[in-house]
Amino acid sequence: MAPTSSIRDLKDHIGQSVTLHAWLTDKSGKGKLQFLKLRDGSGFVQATVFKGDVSEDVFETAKRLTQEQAVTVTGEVRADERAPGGVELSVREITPISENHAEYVITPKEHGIEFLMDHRHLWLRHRRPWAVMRVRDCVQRAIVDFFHGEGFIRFDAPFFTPNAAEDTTELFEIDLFGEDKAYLSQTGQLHAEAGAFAFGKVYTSGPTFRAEKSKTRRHLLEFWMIEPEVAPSSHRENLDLQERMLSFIVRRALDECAPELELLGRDTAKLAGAAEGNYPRITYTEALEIVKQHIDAKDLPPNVQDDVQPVEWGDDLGAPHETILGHHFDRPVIIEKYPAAIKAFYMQPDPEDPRVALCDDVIAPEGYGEIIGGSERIHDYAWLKSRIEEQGLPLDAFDWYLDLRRVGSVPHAGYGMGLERVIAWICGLDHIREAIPFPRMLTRMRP
RNA sequence: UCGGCAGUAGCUCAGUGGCAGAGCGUUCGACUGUUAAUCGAAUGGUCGUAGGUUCGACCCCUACCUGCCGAGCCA
Repeated sequence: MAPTSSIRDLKDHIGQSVTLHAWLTDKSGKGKLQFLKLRDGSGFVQATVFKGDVSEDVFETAKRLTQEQAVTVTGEVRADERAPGGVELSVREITPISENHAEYVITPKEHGIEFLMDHRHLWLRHRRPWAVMRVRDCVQRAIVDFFHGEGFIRFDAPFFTPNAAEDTTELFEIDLFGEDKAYLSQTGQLHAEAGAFAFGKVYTSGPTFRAEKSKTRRHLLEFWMIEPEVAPSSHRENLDLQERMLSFIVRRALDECAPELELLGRDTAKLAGAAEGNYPRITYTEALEIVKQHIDAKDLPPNVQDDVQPVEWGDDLGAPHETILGHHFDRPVIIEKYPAAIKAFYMQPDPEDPRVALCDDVIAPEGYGEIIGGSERIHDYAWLKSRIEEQGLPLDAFDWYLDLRRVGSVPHAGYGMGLERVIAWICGLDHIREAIPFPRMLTRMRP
């Protein structure tokens, strides 16, 4: 019996006989020669079956295989320049190990995104999702490695929360046995702050839920957010951490996922700046000026409408403005010190200019938009309390959060990173829904 | 929620007020180098739903449903 190999490791077995457990992705026959396209999760390989090399039974079996049938294949590994990946398998034996009861619907043919997403449970077997999901895994491992390397511990926040961190209109409400209400968490930040005062450096990683009726390529109802929180820390240190983390993640993806990114057709040269670091840091006010210059010069990225208006100081940046800013730089840009009035109640005001908050967004290049939002948090009890009251938020819901400021409170900071947006950017996807195995959107709950 | 676009064969789409179409897929056959192979044959329909106009509607009108793209909002 030949040793079992994975497709990924075949290149280490050239000239040897091996056994693969695989699925048939496609087949094309050429008379006495059958080409079997196989996958096993680790990669893809083509196997050849020559009529003269095998028994009549084996050749007939090869001819009768259908798409996605599972097989055990034994054969000799050959280096072959004609094969993508440089390796091919000359089949000696084939045993089908599944019966196919239904026709396989994702045929070797163009399909629309709606059809593919309706069959996402099957589409995941194909090359493109294979590459994206492997990059997703790589990014998630990079995040864990980065934070543990920096002395963080993972600190999981609850998914049910009694209060809104910002605005209840975008929260999914949960009925608690008809008595009380709870909400699905839209952020783990408030709980992460409790963790930061307990452990110094923590990060959360988990799904988060936003009941926004957004139908754009950048939004999901359920997405994964990474939220580090550090105490003590400052706005400046927070920006440094964001840059170190992002460049670490991109470097890791470039190092480990070259075949996946190539399969996706990603121009990895466009990620070189992000991997390097030295992200430009500009203020909100400077960002408005850059946007205005581009609009005045009619120097706009392709996806931005001609009638885009400059932003008045005090208004938030819209998606087209973020796209303009993303295209202005060759790597992620950090935009800091937004007007306090348009930001969350817990953000620390800038002591040099109280109109603005010590906060930032990181805008990815190439129009991928905001991938990180962060801030230094208000650490003063009285100030935080007055901010909660100003916003008309219920004090009793935030009693424990305020309690954090009563004892041992220090300046601290953190941020949230949208995992799928980062993956979509690294992979060069045109829609975030491909960055998660089973996207949950306004118009998609299945499969 | 608003704006634009779309819904016809398993898939991607064309179509005209008068017989419902193509390519691909699938099945069978031929072929020893295919990569979305090629050649031959077979297989394919509640034209999104309901109502209306008309001698006659896939086509025109109304309402609704569903989806796609964008905006707002956000990560």
